[in-house]
Amino acid sequence: MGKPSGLVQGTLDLLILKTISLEPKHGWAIVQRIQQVSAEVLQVQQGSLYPPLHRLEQQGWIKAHWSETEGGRKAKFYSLTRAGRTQMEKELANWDRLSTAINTVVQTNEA
Amino acid sequence: MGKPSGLVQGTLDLLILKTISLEPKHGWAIVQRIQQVSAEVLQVQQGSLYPPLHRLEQQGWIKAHWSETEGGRKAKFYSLTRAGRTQMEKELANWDRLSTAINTVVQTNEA
DNA sequence: TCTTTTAACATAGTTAGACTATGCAAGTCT
DNA sequence: AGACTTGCATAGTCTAACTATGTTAAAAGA
Repeated sequence: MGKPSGLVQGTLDLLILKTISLEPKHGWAIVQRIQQVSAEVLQVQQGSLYPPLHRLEQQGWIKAHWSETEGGRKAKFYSLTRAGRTQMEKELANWDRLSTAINTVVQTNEA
Repeated sequence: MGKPSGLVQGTLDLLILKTISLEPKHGWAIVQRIQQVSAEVLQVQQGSLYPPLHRLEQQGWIKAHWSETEGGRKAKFYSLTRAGRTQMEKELANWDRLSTAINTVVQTNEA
């Protein structure tokens, strides 16, 4: 039924871009950060992560290189490209525009 | 490319419920109100409207009756049921929860 | 009067972005 | 040795938008 789903559809790209804009991270850590910063409200499933990650890379907005985590494991670290930063800003502006509009509609009490 | 799509996926039900909670409206007018109140930011396509409308009716959250518009045309007017109001409040709370979480993530500048 | 536009409802088929389920590999912990 | 955690990845499903299309009737315009 109305499962209080863990994401708002269409916002994952933005969340990813923002997260790695602060510092390069590997997939696993990206998910961790999104969940932690959102106080566990946003839940990103494993299977939901890699497809967008690969797509963003192919679009040239992020790039990957293999490296090591603090724990000494190898992992694929993603960082934002120049174009990616522009894209992030565009998506952020769009999110603001839309979420503001939605808030206006749900808060307006005139028919 | 990144078409600045006219909706945030998953929010249409809420927008519909809210709109008819203020006063019963027919489908066409629901779309008009959403677009007007949002200053044309939110764009609901014709084909996107009726499926959710029928689904919401089947779930018992809204109910329909044929009547006439101001212009003298017959149209199906939808109004909110008791259960629908509860549902609207639930979806509104969920939207607040999620959109707030997203805003936190995109505004937080600590990795 | 004829035609076009607008209001209004509706369905079929497609696409996109999430989901679940599953699998592999390597390191840690008991 | 076995279980759990970290970490990457794909295949298949589901849902909610989208586009395209069709119908009916009234209004507006030629």
